[in-house]
Amino acid sequence: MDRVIPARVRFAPSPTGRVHLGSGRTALYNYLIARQTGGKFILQLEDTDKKRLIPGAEQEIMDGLHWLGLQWDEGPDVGGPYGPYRQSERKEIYQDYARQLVEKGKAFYCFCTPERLEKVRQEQQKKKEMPHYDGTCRRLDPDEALRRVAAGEPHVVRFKTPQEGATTVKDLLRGEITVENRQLDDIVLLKTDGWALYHLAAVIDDHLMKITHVIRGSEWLPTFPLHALIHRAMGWEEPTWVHLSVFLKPSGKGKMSKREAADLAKDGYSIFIKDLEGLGYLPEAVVNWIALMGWSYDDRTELFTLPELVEKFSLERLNPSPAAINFTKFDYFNGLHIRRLALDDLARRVRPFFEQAGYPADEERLLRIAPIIQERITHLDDAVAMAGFFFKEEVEPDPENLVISGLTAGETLEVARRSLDVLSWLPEINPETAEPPMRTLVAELGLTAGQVFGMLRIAVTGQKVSPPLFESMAIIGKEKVLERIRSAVGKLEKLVEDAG
RNA sequence: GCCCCCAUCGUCUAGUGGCCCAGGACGCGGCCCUCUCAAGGCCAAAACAGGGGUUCGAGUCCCCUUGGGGGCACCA
Repeated sequence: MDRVIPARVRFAPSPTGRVHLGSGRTALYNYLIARQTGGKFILQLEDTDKKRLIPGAEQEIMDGLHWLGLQWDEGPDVGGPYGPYRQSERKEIYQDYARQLVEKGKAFYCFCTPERLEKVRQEQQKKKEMPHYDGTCRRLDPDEALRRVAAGEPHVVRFKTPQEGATTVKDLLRGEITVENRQLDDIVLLKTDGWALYHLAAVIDDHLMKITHVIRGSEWLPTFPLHALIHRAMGWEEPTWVHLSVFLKPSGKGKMSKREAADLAKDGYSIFIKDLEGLGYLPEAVVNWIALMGWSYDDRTELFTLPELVEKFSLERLNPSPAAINFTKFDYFNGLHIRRLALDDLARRVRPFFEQAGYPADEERLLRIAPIIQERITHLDDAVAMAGFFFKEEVEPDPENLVISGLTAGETLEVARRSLDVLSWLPEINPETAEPPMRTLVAELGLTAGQVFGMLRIAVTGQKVSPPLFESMAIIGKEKVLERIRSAVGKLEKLVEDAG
């Protein structure tokens, strides 16, 4: 095996919004490359835009990554040798390099007001031109510009993008991309308030933090050549660039929107990592699912755990085309991973949902329920609807539902009484003791198991759908089972009386 | 409007010039199993966007068209 160079990768979300599946996947791929190569996964916060910060967003990012199991090696909370890991604490660093670029003649001070720029933009749009900086301050005498800066005149720093020729950059998935330099703008590097913009900050951080692979969303593709140009202007070596495809809404037409997210919520889905736990999803399933949206291992393997992904992931097998989010398949993966859980693990994970629903779910009983619900639920919270009756003192089935289809209430009553009789003679009720004699009874009555067991299911669980009858009875216990059947007998008697 | 990216079943994808009259998975339909519901097993329907090239041969390479996506801020 070839000796691999440990990758240093940086996941740098902005705490200006919620963490969604797309950023989760970007984080995942970064994490995988770091772990696979024995490198470092770095978390940084791009919090330079004070106006857009959202309280709590920082915590949501960290909680989300933790929940997915993506622990970072360097970050705002754990520190590291290349900090600080909050861009808001790196202001002077960015200013220093911006100054260097100006000194090298690769950038310039710009004194244009936002109002003037807006006017220029509008005129350009009217003329059907691509909006871009018109170059006014670019032509300024550097010494004069310096004097105006020294005099305290408000200014920004802009990159002096080459006006001639073309720039060729290389993306790992797409190969070489060439753009005419005149299509590139003289982007702002440093704002009037002295804060760096993404374009400058990202390039500097990538260099200073010795980042080997920039793995990010394809929304950066258009400005990618600019970033490479800044690297080159500084005389720095470029990292390997990898631009991931975007996630489209389920229909495949268009990207996710607020409207779309709201519609999804109605169906019990969410694109926000934070919501997924409460919706009964396993982090294992989320990881497996998003890993496969834009990446594949071969033509058949689909089940992956995080450690397996660390072993098998490769950037070369990424798919550059956009992918529509498919929640149906997400549900499938969730069921798949639920079934792979150890029983005590399943019991532990399902417990909060019972408690939230108001059931006194004790560990011992949960452990007995786990095996009979494991293959019946696709979301953890489905367990409540499936097995809530185990924690109820009494169940209250609708008398009408007790009546066996094809039989009268009176006939059903007789079946219920005979069943009660058979079961009451047993020392204990479980599949081994109860099922054979009950099947004998079913045969004697000339009915089907479905008819008789179905009635008993309603009587004992209060539900039309439940885990297997006798397994359920074993957990409920003989006493309470008989009690519930007696209660059902009572309901049937009343039904017969009322009818007669 | 301009620039960039992308294009195989409804969806996620395999396919890197002959192994493909295109494989897997989800979903859908059918069957089996079955005390309900699941899970599981089996079977079926379902795609190379269109048009030009290159080549003995193209899903695979090139060009155009079309469609989709992204971007064009003192946001990230």
